[in-house]
Amino acid sequence: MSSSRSKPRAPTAKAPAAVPADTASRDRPTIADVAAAAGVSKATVSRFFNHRERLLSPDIASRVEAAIAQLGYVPSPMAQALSHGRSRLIGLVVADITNPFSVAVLRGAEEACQEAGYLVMLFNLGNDRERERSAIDALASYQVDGFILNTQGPEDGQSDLGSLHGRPAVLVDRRHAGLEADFVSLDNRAAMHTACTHLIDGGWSELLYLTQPLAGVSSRLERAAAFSQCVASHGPGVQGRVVELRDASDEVLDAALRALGKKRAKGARGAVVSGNSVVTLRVAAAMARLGWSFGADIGFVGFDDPEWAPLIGPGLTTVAQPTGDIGRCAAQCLIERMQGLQAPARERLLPGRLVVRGSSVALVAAKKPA
Amino acid sequence: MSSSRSKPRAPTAKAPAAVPADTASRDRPTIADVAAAAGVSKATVSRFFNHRERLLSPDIASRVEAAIAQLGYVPSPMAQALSHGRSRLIGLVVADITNPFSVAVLRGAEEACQEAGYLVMLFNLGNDRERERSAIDALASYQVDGFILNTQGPEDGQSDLGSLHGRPAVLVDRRHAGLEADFVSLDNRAAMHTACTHLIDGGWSELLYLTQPLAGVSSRLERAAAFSQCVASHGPGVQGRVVELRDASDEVLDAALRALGKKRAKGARGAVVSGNSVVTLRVAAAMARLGWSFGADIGFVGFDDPEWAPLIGPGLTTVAQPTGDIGRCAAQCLIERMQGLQAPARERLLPGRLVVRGSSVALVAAKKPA
DNA sequence: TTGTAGGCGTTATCAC
DNA sequence: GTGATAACGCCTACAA
Repeated sequence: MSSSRSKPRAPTAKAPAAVPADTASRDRPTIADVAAAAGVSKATVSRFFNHRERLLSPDIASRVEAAIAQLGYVPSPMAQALSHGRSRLIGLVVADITNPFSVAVLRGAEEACQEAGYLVMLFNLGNDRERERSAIDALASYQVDGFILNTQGPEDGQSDLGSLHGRPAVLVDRRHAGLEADFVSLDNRAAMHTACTHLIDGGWSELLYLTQPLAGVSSRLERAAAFSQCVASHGPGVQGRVVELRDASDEVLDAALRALGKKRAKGARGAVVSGNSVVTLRVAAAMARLGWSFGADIGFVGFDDPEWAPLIGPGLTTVAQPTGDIGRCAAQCLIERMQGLQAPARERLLPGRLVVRGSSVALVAAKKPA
Repeated sequence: MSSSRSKPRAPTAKAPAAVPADTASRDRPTIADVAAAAGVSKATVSRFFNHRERLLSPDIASRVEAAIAQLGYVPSPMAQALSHGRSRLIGLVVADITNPFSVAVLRGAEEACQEAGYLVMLFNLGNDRERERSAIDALASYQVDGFILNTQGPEDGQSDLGSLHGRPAVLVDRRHAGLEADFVSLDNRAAMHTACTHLIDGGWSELLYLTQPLAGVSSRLERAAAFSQCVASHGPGVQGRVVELRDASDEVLDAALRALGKKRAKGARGAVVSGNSVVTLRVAAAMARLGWSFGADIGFVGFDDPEWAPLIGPGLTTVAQPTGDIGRCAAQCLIERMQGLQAPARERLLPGRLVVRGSSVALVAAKKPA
């Protein structure tokens, strides 16, 4: 009654004595073992999990429960996936796991998935757009129940839901052209508004927005657009320029900073707004090269709040993204969809948080020499 | 001949006209579809993948190949896992994904896995040791072919291979008590030797090793031991102390630094060795609090080479870990095991790289006032 | 309420 | 060489 777990792996032969018994004992108990131990059919055990109280008599249920506990039985997700279609797996595709933002999102998403009983399958594109399609296919072949995509979408324009193999997806930080899916991201417009207004109110009148190549990345485009709009709305007293850092060389960057510095001679005060922490790092390096000081020679506000922001010069003012929340929210949205939610595509824009440090000190004295 | 893909989902009935045809067309083709299209049996198609040229006549093989291409057939890993036992899945358990080191390793491992055709299932413990067991169980229930573990192992001492469900595992950075598995890590002894020697040669005579709680973390213990040993080997002219930063409060840290500073009055020059980038960050913050300068007031060398190391003060000297290689090596070791390698537990210790920056400038003038 | 049987997509065994 | 067929572990009609 205790351990009647023998598994005749051989199809026809009954008891091939050659089979090592200890090997069989390594295997996890199956639903058949539980059924045998409880003296019921496999279907009944299955029902215990899927329809519990719905259609099971109390005494049988308790017998099954006891057998399950005694054998330490756990259903095999693989078998369930094959049969029932659902795998309790979530596919997470990241454009570039080198980006700290992506990692932070991953962390939040993984946490939320874990809590909901889902496991995360990770696929890093290494910034190779070509691989997105195959990444999704690979994940889909494992029957993932849904996707979390932090990618740019296919290079050749429209990304159709067809390539998603009929499974729900939620986009993080980057929209896909033509893909109507839930979207979770920082509220770029509002965040940029906060950043610019903070600088302008502090007396910085000449703004420079530094960003990675806008290419087709929606978040970069949105921030750049919001920047220009914000500057324009402040009238002629405030100037703004957008510069893309296209390559790894620092020529463009240094030139842009020098140009900004020259304006100071003309009474204007120049400040940099950085599109993300990758750019911020390069700006900080450039400042060291030029021998300039944040806050004194130029003002600075950067998107993302890396742990080292307080340690650079007088401290870098930043717009912190709620990365963990973004990841968690994405996972939650996806799980709702997987549970059948049929609402039209939703948009969750989470607020950024301005963290003021020394790099953006107000220029009270310099403010319009009255 | 083109699309004869009909799937009678109903068990007994032959052609239930009620079945929506479009639904069926969404499904991916199965091995049966290919078999039908090629006019062969399922077994033959299966053989095409698993035993290719071994036992298939050329003409049949080409017919199968054509059918596969035409239908865009891809085998289902889930079904393969159920039948054949292998899932081409690798379970990666990380103690704390907040740690940049873990992320860097993850990156390398995921890359290597992808190249070898494996997908990574991620599980983050969030520094909760209790969850390691259930993490492994959860991963095992998905039939992962092997584990990459960057964890401390079970709290109650010995971690047996039994809990690994018979699958191979490779340990990264942290050994598990009693677990004889492949181990991949930085060569802590050599790296610490390099760091200490560099400082001592530069004239820094009073060394302080700051580390996160040693607890049972093998890498921390090894580094601390190597530190003490290295200092001892340099005779009475060199002093060394190890301090654990047990909590988030900065009292212990600041006190240790102040004590180090006082030694300077007595002619000794104090330098800090930091156990990892987390500690380095705290040290940098403390230096700002105290108003001290790296290189001038105290020397510094830190394990890990975060991207911001060049930007702190005169630049922080570091021992860079080959994180990507560590991850890749771990994945490779694991894959070898999964392919049947039976050798005894291996140990792969990768060399660190000393990156000299301003924080450890040689004190030529201060070197033994001769 | 419970048991029986067929199928999910593959692989492996056994005949032909 | 190739084709049936029985597993793998589970779920779900359908029957009882």
